Amino acid sequence: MQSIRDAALAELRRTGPAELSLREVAKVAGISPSGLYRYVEGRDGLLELLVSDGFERFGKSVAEAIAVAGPVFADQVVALAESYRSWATANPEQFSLILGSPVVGFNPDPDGPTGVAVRQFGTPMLQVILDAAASGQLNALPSPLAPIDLDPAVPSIPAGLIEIAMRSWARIHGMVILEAFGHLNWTGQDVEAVLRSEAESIAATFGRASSPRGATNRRARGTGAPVSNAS
Amino acid sequence: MQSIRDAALAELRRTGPAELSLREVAKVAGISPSGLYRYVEGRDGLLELLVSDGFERFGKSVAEAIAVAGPVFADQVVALAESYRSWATANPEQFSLILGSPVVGFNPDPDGPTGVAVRQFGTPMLQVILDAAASGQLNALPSPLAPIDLDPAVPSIPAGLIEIAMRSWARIHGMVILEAFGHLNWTGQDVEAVLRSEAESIAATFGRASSPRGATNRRARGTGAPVSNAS
DNA sequence: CAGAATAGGGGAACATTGTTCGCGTTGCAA
DNA sequence: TTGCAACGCGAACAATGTTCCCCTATTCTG
Repeated sequence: MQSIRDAALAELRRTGPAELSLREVAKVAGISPSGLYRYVEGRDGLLELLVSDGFERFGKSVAEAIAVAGPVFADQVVALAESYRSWATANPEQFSLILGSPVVGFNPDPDGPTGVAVRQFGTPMLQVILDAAASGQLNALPSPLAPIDLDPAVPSIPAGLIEIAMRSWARIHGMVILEAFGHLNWTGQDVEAVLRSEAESIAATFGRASSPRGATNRRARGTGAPVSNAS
Repeated sequence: MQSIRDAALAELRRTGPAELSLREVAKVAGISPSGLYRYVEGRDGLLELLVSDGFERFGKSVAEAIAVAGPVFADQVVALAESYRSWATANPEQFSLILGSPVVGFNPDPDGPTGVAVRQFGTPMLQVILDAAASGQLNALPSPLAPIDLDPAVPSIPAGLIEIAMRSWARIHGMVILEAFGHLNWTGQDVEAVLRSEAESIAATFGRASSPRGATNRRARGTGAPVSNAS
């Protein structure tokens, strides 16, 4: 079963999502095409395997980067952006598979492995916003606070925080996906540097300035507000 | 030839990019599968047809919206964002085809129909930045002005303006593509409203405040700096 | 311990796809 | 009339996803 996942990943990296051949995966895994159906529900099952695996590894990579960034909101945003881009450029096919064009007939049920992987992927990024809000590192919320129920397991989240999360995510994701799909080649710019300044701009937009003296960049580490106890 | 394009578009909207069948397109176009090869270089040729057509229509739609927005930078940015999202949500399959996951073996030559359509798509959006800079509606450029040669036909563009264009585009594109691919469903938010506030934030980030009295929103029309003569 | 049930795996077959080849037909120009 | 080019079609081929049936171990049950 693990060998199937490995073979599928290897084939994905070799040919891309559209050309992924079930027969080739079977050959690499050392099994017959029909034998694959004992473990995986056809070609769509193979793709679902890769999707859930991708969300899991992507989420884990980003979560670790956030964890080591420390308690300061701005540092966490920069770490999030850099690790987001780093994983996307290191795993372009899988990034394209999980966050690129959606396959039309593919709607994973929320309780399946893909559904839980997606939530595990989004939670750490949302947590950055929640922690910053809890520790008073955010500006006044621009929107009314009508809470929404995101998940029955977690308490409601104010809509203003959701909006901040959306706008922050979109800014990072937009830059990364444009680069990953080759739409920034014409610029000739250092996308990593641009993304870093964009991340600092995100922190400046939504965060309360932590170092009142410094003008723009150099921010002392460890001087931020205390972090909440959430994981 | 036009009927082939129409049939391909209809099939694309019916099934999506991955399942687009050359044989079905031929059937809809009233021709035999092999007969299609007289006009189109196989399946990849069909996709290229749809890609270039998409860039052309998308670019035209956005350019018109910018044109009617008037000379004020902030108004142009809002119009750009709204028309961008509007076209993407109205043509999800084609948007996914042209700006979603790239096909691995598909590298259109810059002089082909796709190449010119891509440039026609990007030019009006870049022109918004150039016009604003020429009419003094932009803040001081944050980056050194080492110019880059984007296209031998047009004069060099300062790198600082390129960076502004990248960051503005990424913010709009990120929000739109996240929504188009269904990754914002969980938020339960009005994405159009969020995108509008994001567009206003973009204008505030890079633009010089035009109405010194108003705090955030209400901006008088027609009071901006004069616009340049560029198309 | 004998027998049955079950999981794991394989081969043949089928429908469908993209693609090529060669054969006709039509229209036009020399 | 004769050539020629464009247009179109059907047959054929390789490759794909998928299903069906068969075979072999292993394991559970009486």
